[in-house]
Amino acid sequence: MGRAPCCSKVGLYRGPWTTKEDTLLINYIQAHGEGHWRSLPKKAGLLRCGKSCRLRWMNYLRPDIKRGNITPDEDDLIIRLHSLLGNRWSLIAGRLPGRTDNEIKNYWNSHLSKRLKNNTARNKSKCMGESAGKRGDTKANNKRKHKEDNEGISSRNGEATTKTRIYLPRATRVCASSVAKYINNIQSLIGSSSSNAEDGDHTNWGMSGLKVANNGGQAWASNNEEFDGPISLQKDIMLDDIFEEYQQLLKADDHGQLDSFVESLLA
DNA sequence: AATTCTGCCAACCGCCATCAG
DNA sequence: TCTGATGGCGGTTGGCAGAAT
Repeated sequence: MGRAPCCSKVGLYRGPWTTKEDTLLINYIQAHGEGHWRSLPKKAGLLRCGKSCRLRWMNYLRPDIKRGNITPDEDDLIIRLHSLLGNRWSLIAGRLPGRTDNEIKNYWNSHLSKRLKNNTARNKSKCMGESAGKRGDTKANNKRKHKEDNEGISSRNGEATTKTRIYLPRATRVCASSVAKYINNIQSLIGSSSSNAEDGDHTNWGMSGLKVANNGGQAWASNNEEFDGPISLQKDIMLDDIFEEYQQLLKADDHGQLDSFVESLLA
């Protein structure tokens, strides 16, 4: 039994947005805020699917979006985060203020995956004396290649950027509950001093000293003594700490610990 | 100058987790 | 507990512009 589409496609516009539609959407969101995407188009006077409105807002119209070229710093960060997180574009985008997941995904597919592939090809040809791949692919082939690149890039990426094996977590949504599970995994991995985090408890975990609380089923995390808010608000802090911890394990060259750490990410 | 090829990117699609009734 | 609605995500497509032939 297939799910009903998010909205009726009958009589709705598709394709590129006009400036008039953009204006309507911006005006509506400025007046009423984001959310309720399903009913938004009707209220805003748009003949668009709610999903389409959301996407347009998120990827293009939001005032905090940074337009323009990806800087070398951002470029580097994307590569490192991708080696850590895999194709979790929204998480990667969360570390790059003003950049959208779509933009990063496009940037990866059109620039970075190619560059890393070339690096790998160079490395390989050095070792095996083989020439790099030929040109002249059709567009269809290129589009097919996108998929292959995405599927195979992880290990190549790993090869190209670091000697250490990089594990790619399966693409799963990060939500409070899964983060809480993840935290539990980390806690058991690190063997933190207070493993019995009952309601209201909080505990230090990992080398980063991140504090975690399990408060009535809702996970909270903070770098400080005080808990600042729910986990969703702390995603950036979490990622910083996860990344830092990962780097420290890399530096320590403790592969057993590193493997466990990454496996816990996969869990 | 015309045609074909290639790369880029905005937008769409389908799936999945979560929420609400 | 179940079910449908919703929001969010990653993968993919299609069209346009510029480069190459």
